[in-house]
Amino acid sequence: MPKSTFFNLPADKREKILQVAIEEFARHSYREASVNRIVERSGIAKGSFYQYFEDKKDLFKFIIEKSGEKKLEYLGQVLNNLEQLDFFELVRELYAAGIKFAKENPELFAIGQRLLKDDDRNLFEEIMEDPKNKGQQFFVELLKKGIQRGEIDPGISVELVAMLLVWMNFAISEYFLNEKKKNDLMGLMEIVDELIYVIKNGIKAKGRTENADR
Amino acid sequence: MPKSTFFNLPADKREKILQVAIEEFARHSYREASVNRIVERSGIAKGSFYQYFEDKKDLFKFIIEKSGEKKLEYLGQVLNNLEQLDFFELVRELYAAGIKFAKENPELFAIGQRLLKDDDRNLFEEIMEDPKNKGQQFFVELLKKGIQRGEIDPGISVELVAMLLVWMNFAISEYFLNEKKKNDLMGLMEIVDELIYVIKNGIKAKGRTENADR
DNA sequence: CCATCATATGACCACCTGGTCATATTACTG
DNA sequence: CAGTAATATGACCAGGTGGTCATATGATGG
Repeated sequence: MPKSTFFNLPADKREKILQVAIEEFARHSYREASVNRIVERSGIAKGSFYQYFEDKKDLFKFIIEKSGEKKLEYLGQVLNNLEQLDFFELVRELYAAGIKFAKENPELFAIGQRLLKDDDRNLFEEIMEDPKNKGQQFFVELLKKGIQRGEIDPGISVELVAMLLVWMNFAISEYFLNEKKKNDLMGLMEIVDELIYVIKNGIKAKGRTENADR
Repeated sequence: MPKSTFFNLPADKREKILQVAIEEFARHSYREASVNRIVERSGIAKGSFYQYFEDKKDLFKFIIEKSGEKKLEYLGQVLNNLEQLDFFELVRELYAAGIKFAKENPELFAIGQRLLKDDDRNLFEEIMEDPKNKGQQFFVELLKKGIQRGEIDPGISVELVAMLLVWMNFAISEYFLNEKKKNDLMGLMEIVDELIYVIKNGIKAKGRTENADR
């Protein structure tokens, strides 16, 4: 947690530092992010940085936590409709919420995506619980409920499909990150719909009597 | 390309340097890998390193290229059976070959997986063409052939499903990397089979008349 | 035995890193 | 106004980075 000195700062100065730091962590991994660049670009002295934060990790952790809370706000709105949507609609809305978060908070999103790819497990453990596990557990519950409702094939391995759904989300996010110049929100949602269709119906050729749900 | 000096080295010294370098790049990203550590651990002088290689990138590129060739050998064996297997069997064998490569060349595999996650696009462009694109194009051709054969639903977007298959391969690889202590080859192949089943048949509840292929 | 050429070496360079600390400045309070 | 407490500052530190270079050593051939 940043020191009280940081929170006593005038709001504009505080926000400036945060904004610069978020940019730095969006462009560089935690290890490669530079405290020197942050203090230079936010116009404070090196010493001041360490009056505000214990160390580099303190600042990073703070930003990650704030970002996580913000993302949960986006996902929370979807979960209000939890009972009214079937499994596939719900997954669709969850992906949509994730994309909305990414669109509206591109730097925070980039930081999160970068952290997900970082294989320094210690970094995760010191900062927060691995969100991939969180996401997988959530999808497992969703799948079980879908099976109870008769929406999902009871023969599948829920753990594995949950993993697949987490990974698909990650893949969509990477796609967004790499191609964000070309694609607007609609284009991405079409991809999401197509992916969900595949997960729902499979890709094998259908016999005449079988019908696939769009 | 390394300088002739490197190739003139006695084989054991040359291999020692390569082995140490491979370890270094498996444990650290390109940027974080240390020439100092490599020279120290392989018992050569700093200056000698630069008699053998133009710079750090020269060595890295060399290792990446060698690793790519080796992986292609594994995949090539599968492609000999290209005509005798249906689409899903072929994908299964391709994944199996990738896992075999990872099992037998864990360091090279780790380097490749790390490079895939690295978002320094310049690094890719200077070193090689992005293997994700290669893989996707290949799956596109495979899917088209599958559609012609009547194995694949012609209504799908081949580009998107190809992307999904590439990402599934990546996900399986990450899983292997993170959990390799616990899982043996059989365990991983069970996961592969389950994933292919999902892609093939979908996860929605099946009506009585429909049957899913294992 | 000497001359030439390839190779081996580590001190050295400029630059960067995260972090510290004595000192200067400012703000608050009696 | 004085005195104290909070904050701001940048020089400085040890240790790291990739890369260079003059020099030393070794081998090869006439």
